[in-house]
Amino acid sequence: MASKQKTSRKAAAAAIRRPRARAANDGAYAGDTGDDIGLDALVGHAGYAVRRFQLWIFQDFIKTLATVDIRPTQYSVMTVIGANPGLSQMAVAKRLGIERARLVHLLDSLEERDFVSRIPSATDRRSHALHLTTRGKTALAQFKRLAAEHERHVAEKIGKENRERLLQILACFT
Amino acid sequence: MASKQKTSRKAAAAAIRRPRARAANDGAYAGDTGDDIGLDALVGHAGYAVRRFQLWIFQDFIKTLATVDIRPTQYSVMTVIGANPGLSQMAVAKRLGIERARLVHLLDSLEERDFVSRIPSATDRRSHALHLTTRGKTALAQFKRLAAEHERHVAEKIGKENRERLLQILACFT
DNA sequence: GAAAGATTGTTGTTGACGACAACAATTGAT
DNA sequence: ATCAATTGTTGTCGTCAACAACAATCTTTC
Repeated sequence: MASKQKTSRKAAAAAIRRPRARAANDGAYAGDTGDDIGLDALVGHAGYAVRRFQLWIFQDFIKTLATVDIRPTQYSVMTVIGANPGLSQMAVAKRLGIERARLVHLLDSLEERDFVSRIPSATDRRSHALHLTTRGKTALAQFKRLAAEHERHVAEKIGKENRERLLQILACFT
Repeated sequence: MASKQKTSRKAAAAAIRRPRARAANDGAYAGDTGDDIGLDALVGHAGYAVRRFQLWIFQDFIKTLATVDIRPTQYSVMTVIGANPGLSQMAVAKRLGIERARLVHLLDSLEERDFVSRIPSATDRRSHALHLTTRGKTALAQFKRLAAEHERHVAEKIGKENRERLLQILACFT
């Protein structure tokens, strides 16, 4: 359809496009399968590689933990609370590098599912002491088993040694 | 404020929370600065490290290319088109791992700024042959210089050798 | 050559997520 | 006692991935 199917604001822009004056190899690549396309400067950019990897790894995490319906961020929150009971929301947010505004909704959903409880702090009436419920503790144990399975997928994908090398390189960010 | 400031749906949930029965070390961590908080199982998860790293690297990219107002995804699109003139939108989307629905808006903005032009394909009236405009070509050259500067920031952060090791490990995703 | 199915660009919606700005309650410092 | 800082919360905005639908067009099949 190209410019024909534009209906509203695109119609004007489409009219401007010169239908002539095409350069070099037009249509030559049009039927490409997606492979054998050069990335030029993109190869050699850490950000691009990391983005693609992060996409893959999150999709695998979500898929592996789909049965328990837990997303990576939720898992990280429960893990930190489980390892450090009584933390305030501010402390958790700072530690995980997420905003406290975002943590509010995360905890809302986790509290609705009875995994986490906000207990009024004894020393500071502004803050909550975060704890895992008994249900949350047993649930987290299962999450960790599934997460370990996901981690094995990663090792299969990039290699066992490469995975550990990666963790070592990026340790300064955790 | 804790449970006091809840107004609507949270008021009911707040009433349920037992203000007693707090376990272990309550308030002990409440004043933590954010450091010295154990991550437990989170350390050793590739996904967590990658997420933090990706966040850092994208922020640095955006900051480094703030003067030209180019985001990572826009840069990747222009780079691929520059290296492979005449590609269709489908081919670009497949190659970069972004959806063609998303690429539509990306190209809209790049076309508005006169960096990219959609030329009707000679062989397939459905598709567009994507090209950089002359303005887009000179602009991309500058973007690449700034991107190289960003890449130096990455090398400073994780080390020159580690960066290359990282690129090698994640090469299978690019 | 016509019908059926696949592809391409487009529009729209949904939800997760990061960033920011306000606000009330509370704490801490002066 | 007053003023600044902190904590949780609410809201908005923009980015992004994932889907679903659609019209135009190509390709395949009979």
